[in-house]
Amino acid sequence: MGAGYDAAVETRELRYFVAVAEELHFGRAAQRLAMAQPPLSRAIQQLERRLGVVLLHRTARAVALTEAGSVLLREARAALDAVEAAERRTRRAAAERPGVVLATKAGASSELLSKLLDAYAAEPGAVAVEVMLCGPGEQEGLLRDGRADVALLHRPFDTTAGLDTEDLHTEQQVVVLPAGHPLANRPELSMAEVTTLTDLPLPRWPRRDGRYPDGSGPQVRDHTQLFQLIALGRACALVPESLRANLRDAHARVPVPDAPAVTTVIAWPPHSRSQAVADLVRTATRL
Amino acid sequence: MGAGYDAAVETRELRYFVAVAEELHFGRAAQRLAMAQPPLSRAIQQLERRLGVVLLHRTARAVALTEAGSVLLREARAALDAVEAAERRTRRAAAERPGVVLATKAGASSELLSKLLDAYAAEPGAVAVEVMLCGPGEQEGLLRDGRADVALLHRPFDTTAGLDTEDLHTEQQVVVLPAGHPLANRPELSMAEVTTLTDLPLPRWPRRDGRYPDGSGPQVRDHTQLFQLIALGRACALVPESLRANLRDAHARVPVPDAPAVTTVIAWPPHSRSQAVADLVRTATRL
DNA sequence: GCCGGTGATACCGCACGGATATCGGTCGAG
DNA sequence: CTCGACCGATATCCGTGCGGTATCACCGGC
Repeated sequence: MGAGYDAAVETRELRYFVAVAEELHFGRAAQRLAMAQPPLSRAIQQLERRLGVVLLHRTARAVALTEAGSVLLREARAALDAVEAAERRTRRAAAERPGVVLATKAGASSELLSKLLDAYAAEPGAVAVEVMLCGPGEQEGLLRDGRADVALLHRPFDTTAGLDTEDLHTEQQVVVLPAGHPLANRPELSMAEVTTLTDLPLPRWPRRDGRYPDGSGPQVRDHTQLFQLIALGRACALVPESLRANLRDAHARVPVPDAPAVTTVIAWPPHSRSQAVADLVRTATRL
Repeated sequence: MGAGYDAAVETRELRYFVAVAEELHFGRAAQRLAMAQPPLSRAIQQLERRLGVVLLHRTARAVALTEAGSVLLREARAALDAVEAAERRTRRAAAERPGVVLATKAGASSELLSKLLDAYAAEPGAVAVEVMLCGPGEQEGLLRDGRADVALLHRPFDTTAGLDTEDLHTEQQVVVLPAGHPLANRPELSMAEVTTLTDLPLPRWPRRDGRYPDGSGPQVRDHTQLFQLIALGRACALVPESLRANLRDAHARVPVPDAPAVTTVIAWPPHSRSQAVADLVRTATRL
């Protein structure tokens, strides 16, 4: 049939396309790929011919994604993640002492986590658990590309799309204020009151791409930074109640009953067949 | 550095490995791949060297998967599905009239489905919906490799692992008997009674690999076959109550209150960004 | 107008993927 | 015990395809 080429898309082509789609510049993309620009242009053309689809609009001054191109960008990233995951998980499966990698947000749920690790270690057939601390929103990617086997997430902050999960624990949120703040002794506050505190802005967390949303609050990367800012009287923050372990004398906390509850979930890639992950999940749900 | 090869795994290699791992025979795998055996052997060796992992145990008489090999088999299938999905979804995104493909089990929930299609068609911005009828358990694969955009599944029969879902409707199950059966007039039956009916065996459905579990019941592939067998007095079956639309005079149905309830869910791939899928889901949840 | 910048084209060389021929080891038949 | 069938590995050759260099064509701007 027309254009009946061998339809096999190779990961190399997907990597090339992702580089170009992210840079929107053939020269820089080629540089990033450690190759020259002409073969890159040719490879993209070949990919377009093979798919029968225009992926990029080129003007001599700029490169832009077409509708189909942005679909491929998203899909190609997922596909490349899956290939990388295959590689990593295979290597790990062949390792002397396989072990299991657990990803969790740095500084969160240390209480739950240590209980889980202790309980799992006591299980028969337990393997070594490597704990991987990471920033907010990173966990999903880690699970998807095989760098982690299982993760602790916090709904509704983290997205659990595409993962299997089991709820572990639900808790209310509290607002953390500097110790001397006028509202620090209130028995509770409402969301409306918290968001309209003009003297203490809520912080801005990085999005998945590492950039910060627009706004006026201070930019924070982890809870240590956050709590320091609060102690200095430069911010306040809405956090799950269990973070009280991280607080010091310089902090006060006030419950916010109408803030959305936070659920800690244990998550793993959907087709995981690892005994260790299954045991870990079972242990966690029994805590 | 030692073994510092370019670590890029290509889909070609994954395809080769999957063929060999499925056939457990280099000759047949090569035949299936329309190539000669020696380059296939070499490619697998190269893959093993690159991963630094033994994937297959070869004796001159048989080929067997190692532990790591079976991990790679599963992961490689997922990765190849993701690549295929990228290809298909990109092509579809570039199509003149994109449309959306909805997969559903043949013969199930026709009532709910037609209501959904009608309601969605009335929405502003609705696109054409192509309905894809498929056998039990096929839907997950269709969503994963991009042949379908959205599906209707039935928990607990279908697995929803790795998909985003929204519950639509929960219903009880009934047992369908031949019209003249002694139990046909009972107001209800228990699971224990149904499973011990010696004169009317429960049918066997194919598993995901297309093979049937061991057992004595008749093998069925779809509901038409099933209901015909029941009408002939050769089987009985436990089905969701909404299938009554498919029944004829030759059938009788008796509620089974202690059978697990069946939930119809609408499911879509986790990172779907399609407006049409989102609209379809929203419409479905409002029914 | 010229110049800087960018993607496409032309052409070349080599590495890698695939084919054929053959080997080596193992199991089963007699 | 020997021979033959079977199967994967090795050796070797060839052609394609990928990547590199040089250059062109096009657009915008000071």
